[in-house]
Amino acid sequence: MASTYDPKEIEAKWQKKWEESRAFAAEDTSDKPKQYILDMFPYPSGDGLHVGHVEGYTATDIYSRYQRMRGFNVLHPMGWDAFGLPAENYAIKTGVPPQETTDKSINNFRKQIKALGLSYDWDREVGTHNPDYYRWTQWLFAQFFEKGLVYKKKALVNWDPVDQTVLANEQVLPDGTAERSGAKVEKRDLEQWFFKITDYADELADSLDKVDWPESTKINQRNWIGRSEGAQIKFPISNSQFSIEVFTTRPDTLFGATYVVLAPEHPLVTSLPYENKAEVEAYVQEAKNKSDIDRSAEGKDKTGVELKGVKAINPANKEEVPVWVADYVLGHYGTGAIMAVPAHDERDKEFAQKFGLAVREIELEDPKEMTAKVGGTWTKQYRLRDWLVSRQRYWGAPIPIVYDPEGKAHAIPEEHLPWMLPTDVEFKPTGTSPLGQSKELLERTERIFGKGWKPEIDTMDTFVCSSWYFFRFTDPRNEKEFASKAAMQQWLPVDLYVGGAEHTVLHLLYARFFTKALRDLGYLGFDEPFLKLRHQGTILAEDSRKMSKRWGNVINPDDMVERFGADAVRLYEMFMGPLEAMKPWNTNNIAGVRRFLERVWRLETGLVHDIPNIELETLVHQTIKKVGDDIESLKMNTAVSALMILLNAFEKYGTVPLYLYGTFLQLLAPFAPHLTSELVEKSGITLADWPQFDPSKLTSSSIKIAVQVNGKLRATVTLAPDASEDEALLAAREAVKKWLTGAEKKAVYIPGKIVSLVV
RNA sequence: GCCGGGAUGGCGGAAUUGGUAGACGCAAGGGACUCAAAAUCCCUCGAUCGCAAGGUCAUGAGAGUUCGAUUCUCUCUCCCGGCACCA
Repeated sequence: MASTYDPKEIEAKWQKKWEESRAFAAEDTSDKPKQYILDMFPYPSGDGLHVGHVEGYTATDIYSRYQRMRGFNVLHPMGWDAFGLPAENYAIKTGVPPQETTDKSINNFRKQIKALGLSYDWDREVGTHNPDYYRWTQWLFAQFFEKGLVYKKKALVNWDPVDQTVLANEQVLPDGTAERSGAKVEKRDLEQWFFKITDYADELADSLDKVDWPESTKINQRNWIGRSEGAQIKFPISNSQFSIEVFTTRPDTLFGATYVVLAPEHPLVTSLPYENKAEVEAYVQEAKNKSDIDRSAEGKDKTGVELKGVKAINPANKEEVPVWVADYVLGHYGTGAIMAVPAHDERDKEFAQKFGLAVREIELEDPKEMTAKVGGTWTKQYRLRDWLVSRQRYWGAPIPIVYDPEGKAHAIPEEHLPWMLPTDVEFKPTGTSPLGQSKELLERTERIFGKGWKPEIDTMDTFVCSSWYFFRFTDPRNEKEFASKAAMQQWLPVDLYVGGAEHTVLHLLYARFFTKALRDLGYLGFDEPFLKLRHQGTILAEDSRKMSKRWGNVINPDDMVERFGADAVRLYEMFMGPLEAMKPWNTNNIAGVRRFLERVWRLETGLVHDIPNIELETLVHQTIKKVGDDIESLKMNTAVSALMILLNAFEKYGTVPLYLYGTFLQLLAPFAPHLTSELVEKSGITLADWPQFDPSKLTSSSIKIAVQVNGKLRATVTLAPDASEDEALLAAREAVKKWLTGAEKKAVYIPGKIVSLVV
């Protein structure tokens, strides 16, 4: 082949062909077995695609192309998680409406993704900001509302003073700053909409056992749900009808409970008959002004106040113990009250030492027996709290609720959906939703529902939109349902899901909640949406720091495609290392895989009349097995390496027989689809499905065996793979004669691997 | 503090899960081709001793189990992720 490898030309050519032939359209009716292979859909940011996106998308693309070659009917869709703050913040700065910015970014993303030759079914593209999508987000909200899975309550919530909105607990970092804006989160008492995710806490923790996910991701989710088992035990108050119910995981230490502590928020703090009212009220007020983070940041310096004149009775030994209020006890966990066992709990011990309370060493009891003896109940508690979904921002799906003149909330009936996001608003945040300024929204509400009716003006957390998009991909143009039962039956659950590990507790937990809730509403017949999950690791800059505009070390995938071609970029990102690992970018290495592709392009092929080269044939069969196994376990780095080894062998051999060449192109096709398509066309070979290996051709006629003497490698011998122990030992002893200085004490032969002699 | 996961040449990484450590690639050095350069091709490439054959050491540190340990066990150091006054 005299022509030079010109990726620009051949990539454009094949991308056009694929697009025109709708080469990757999933078949809704097919006899073939299905595979639903999904990427976490991106937020279409103005910065464009990131090399990290490319890594995950290439991995699933290789997997998808491989499964198609194996005869599967593959659903591999792409869409846009398009609502969100960056576009809105940009609108505040520039006045350009978010719709415009978002669509522009989407067009850019789509173009970038297509330039990589990723095999998505573009007929199924969805964007969460489109009315024909958010109509169903709203419909689902309304369904949940009717079934009691959505409720409104006044609560102390996280307020982001920069983005001017409330946030879910999951969006606040451990240091008390907002995940998105970095602002220090404040507490506000506001009336907000919540999804009752806690109804599913137990199942969300338990059914993780059913899925093939990274163990660490499962553990992180279980930690977030934070189930703990223990007892609820009543401590009656002396001379009164009251009793304090505590939650403890250690009922075995009940004899050591020397005082009881109520959280400042506990209802009994206002009703118990204690003497120091003023002092207690002042303390409670002070605690209320602190955020959870302040309460824990102050750490071990514990504060509290005793309820004077009130005593609780330890039900185990009938002892009267003091009752305190202290903010180290949290109102929203357990019963908001604890029995303090200073001898067995560090926190109680510090508190007892500070305030001079009794510390008593005791013998432990059996926890369940003790619980039963004192009439307690064995229960479970969760750290997980309900999911706050209201946002006081513009660029999101409007919450489909209207209020009647009495202020009662009603779900907007289906015939009025989509409940359109109004456009007659200013984007500047004022602490209440921009939708509140819309005349059109108010008029629309009164026109449809009547005078005095008012619209809800908050929008939904964007995580609501992304909690069900994988359902929509199965039936994206359905105007009657969020997806038909038949389509969901055909495609779901998702067989492989790939995305960043940063979504461990947010998106993945919410999507699982939606799945379980919709199952219980009768729409689905399965429990878990994502059967197999893998994460792609962060790609660092060439200087091993995080890529950031601030450091000026961001690698733009477009530049790389321009310089090296899409096939080289794809192959390089796969060759970098394990998918899940954090690894630095290296532009020299991408030049290396480009060299590999050039060598493939130049490979000499022809009809070879010699008898087949057995060694080469063996290597081809080994490579078929290796590449297939590696793709299935997403070890693309070692698959690429195996292909390189095969190419090296081909070059050494000389003119490559066409039948072996065709197999090689098939193996390379999922990784470098443009180059291989072009070479297949040029060479005039016809390719069938994914090649099969012949198990009888996997081992060569002779193998090298290591020989150790006293644990040290001394020689290698060449043997038949099925050599007997006697043959092997004979050959080994001969090879290491000079090391066998005394009587042989032991001989070990592991066929195919090693001979170990001890003297 | 608790729970996960890591640490292998100058660099990215490989090692069939206890069986020849460093595959594959990058970088580097030497050579061929060329007037020259690029591209391409060939050779070397963990450290150390040796002219060589070959020896010795070596997978974060230290111990242990084993004929044999990057892999298993224990202790420690550092890095990454999650949780953290959740009773």
